[in-house]
Amino acid sequence: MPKVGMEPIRRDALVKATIAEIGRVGSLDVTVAEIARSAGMSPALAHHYFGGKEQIFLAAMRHVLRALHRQVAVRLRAARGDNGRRHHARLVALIRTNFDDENYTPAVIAAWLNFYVLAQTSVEANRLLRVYHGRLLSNLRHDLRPIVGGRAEALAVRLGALIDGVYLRQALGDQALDGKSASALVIAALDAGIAEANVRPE
Amino acid sequence: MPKVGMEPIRRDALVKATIAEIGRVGSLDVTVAEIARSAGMSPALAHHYFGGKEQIFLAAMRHVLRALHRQVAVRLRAARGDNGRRHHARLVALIRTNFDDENYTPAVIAAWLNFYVLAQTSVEANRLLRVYHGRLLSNLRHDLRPIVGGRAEALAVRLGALIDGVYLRQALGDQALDGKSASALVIAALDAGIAEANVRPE
Amino acid sequence: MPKVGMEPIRRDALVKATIAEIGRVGSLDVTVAEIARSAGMSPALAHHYFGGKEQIFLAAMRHVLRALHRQVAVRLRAARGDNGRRHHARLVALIRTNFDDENYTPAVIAAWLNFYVLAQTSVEANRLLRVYHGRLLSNLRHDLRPIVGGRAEALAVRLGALIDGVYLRQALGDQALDGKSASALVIAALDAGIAEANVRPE
Amino acid sequence: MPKVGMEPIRRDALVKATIAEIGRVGSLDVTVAEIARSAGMSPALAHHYFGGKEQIFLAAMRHVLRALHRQVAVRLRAARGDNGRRHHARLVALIRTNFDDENYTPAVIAAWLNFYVLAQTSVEANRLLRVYHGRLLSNLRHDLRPIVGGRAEALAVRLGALIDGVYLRQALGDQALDGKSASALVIAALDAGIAEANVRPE
DNA sequence: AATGAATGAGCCTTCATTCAT
DNA sequence: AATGAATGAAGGCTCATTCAT
Repeated sequence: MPKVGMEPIRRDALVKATIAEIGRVGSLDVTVAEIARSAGMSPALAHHYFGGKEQIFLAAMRHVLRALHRQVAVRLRAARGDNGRRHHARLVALIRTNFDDENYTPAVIAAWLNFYVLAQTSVEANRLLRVYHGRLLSNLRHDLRPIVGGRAEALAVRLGALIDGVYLRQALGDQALDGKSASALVIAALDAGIAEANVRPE
Repeated sequence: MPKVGMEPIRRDALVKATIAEIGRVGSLDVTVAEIARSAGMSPALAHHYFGGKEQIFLAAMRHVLRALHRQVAVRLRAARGDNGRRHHARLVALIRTNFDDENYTPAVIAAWLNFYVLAQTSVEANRLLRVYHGRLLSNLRHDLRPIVGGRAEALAVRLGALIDGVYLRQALGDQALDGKSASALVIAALDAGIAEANVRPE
Repeated sequence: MPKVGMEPIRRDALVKATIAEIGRVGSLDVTVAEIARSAGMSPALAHHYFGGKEQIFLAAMRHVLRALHRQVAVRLRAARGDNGRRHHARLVALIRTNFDDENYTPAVIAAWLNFYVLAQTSVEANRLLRVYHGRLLSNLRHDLRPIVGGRAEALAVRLGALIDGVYLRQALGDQALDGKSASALVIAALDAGIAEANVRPE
Repeated sequence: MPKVGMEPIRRDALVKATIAEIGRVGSLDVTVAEIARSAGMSPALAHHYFGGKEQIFLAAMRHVLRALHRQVAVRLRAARGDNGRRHHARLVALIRTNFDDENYTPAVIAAWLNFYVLAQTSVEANRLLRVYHGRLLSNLRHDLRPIVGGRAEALAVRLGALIDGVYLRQALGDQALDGKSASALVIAALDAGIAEANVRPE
């Protein structure tokens, strides 16, 4: 029962199915046929809309990255804090967003891991991940500077790497490190960095 | 000209070729033929020695893990430090080993990343990575306890995740973060954790 | 904005686009979608009008054959010549028509070649080409007989094959053999045949 | 029952099967699977030995061209003729070789036609056909010059095109023009060209 | 000990064709 | 009149794996 205006619906379904399937099998060795079936359509249609397997993967990456970006923007805007605590509140909000229920899903985590692998091969995937990293660092730096001054850069890099490290660890799926604990872990590192800066000023 | 006693030599060549090839293409999509050719033998022989592709991968993982383990042991034993600084010296040695010239190679980094992917599928790979994590945490914990007491566990987890995060970041290959900077980054986090513990005791 | 009476226009556009596309890619491996797009409509509409891909090809063949046929008729009627030279003039006109600017185009030449291929598969295409051959031979024979008598048949076959051979050679696209040279080549063969007949009568 | 030294045997079988299959279906739309099956092996093996479909086609072309080339060489060397008739005898031998039982087969004729189509797409196929044409013209020219002098070039081109034209005509498969008649047709054109040269010297 | 030979299985991709609107 | 939507079928190609030698 073909209808008009299906394209955005189909594309969206495919993107979501892609993330789900990558999460399910844990690697990029997902067939287009599986993705398409999971999205309720034929493989041919998937190709028709995206042009190829890598395009589908890239669209899935963009979806995840865009979603995270949007949520971060919303949360940052909503972050409140008395006096000088506002920057700290924004940092906490930023960290928590990375580990909230929407982004810190098994499927999304597995997808992340595989996007890193894809970035070894695909220049576009590489570019996308770098954009993500750039944004993350920029956000961290922006709110760290008023708090720790010249140590902002180093601390931003440390926290950025830590976030990814926690994701990576979660990809192993062993220990139960839920979103709350994960963000607590990173926030603790944030506070340690701030505390140290106060103790030993530059 | 087939010779006797070639097995260990062949196996070793295959393992090294596997790491090199995974590093070269940046994914597990390496053909057995490529690995075998790179190791100077026929695909059939590679099969004969390892029994299958996954076995080859697992052998490569074990090789990387074992090498790291050995070096850590050596370095820890060699670590010296006056008085209470001995534990700190051991921690620094542990961290530096993870980022020395032998382990922090592009090929090895790429292999690591892909071992995480493999661990999503292969139970044995998963087990191996957990063993690695366990050892790392255990090592960290052991030398952190005398320094930060009850905060050892949390700090160990934090540093462990940070190490992986730095590796992951390096897999993107963008910014020049050499081994020295990488270990400095993690050591800074270590010191921040210690400093915080001293400022705000439990 | 669908209009009435579009059918003949659409069909014509498709036929011309077919010839152009076959010429462009040099084979029958042209997709219906390409032809339709080149003709400014959807593949579905192309199908609607012709019923299938082979029908489109056949229509293109008929178009080329009919065009050639018409032009030959016109030129033959226009051919003048004093006394016994009239038949010779008609033969020359016939040959020249095959190599004039309208028929001796890269696209048409490539199409011709591929029509021969199509004729290996499609009975209708085969029939069409035979009709063309029949007409060509008949035309040649008709004006050769008054000149070379009993040798007309053999000479007609020879000239007919030669014309096709020149087309085939041109399909390779290498040497610059323009229409003028091509017809000169065939006319020279015609004159040679006539000269021989005069020298050694049957 | 795998054996050693199969490669040349397999390659040869594939080449022959390719020609046969192209002849059978009358176009290049032959699947590698069909060719392989017809040659008694799996499609994978065909790919293994040739690397791809086009390579298989090109190998088939080379085979046909090489075979023709060899036979021509042999026949030319064997051609005898009293006095000035030797060149004529060589020309006749050359023409006859093109239409003997080995080269003027339905399958080979169909293959020829399709090689022309392939030459529209594949540079290598194009090159091969040009080499063939170059040799044919060169051979014709060489033995025509002593007979018709300055008219050798034009006559060579004419005869070359005529040979191809006869092949093309035969590809239609209609009229029964056996090898003997075909070569007689071309030889008649040769003689006509010679006769004309004698009647009207340059 | 070592390998050339061989294949089954599977995947990405293309495309003619159909259909509801 | 016209098209976007959709797919079944098929083809080229790859590759891990097996086997006889």
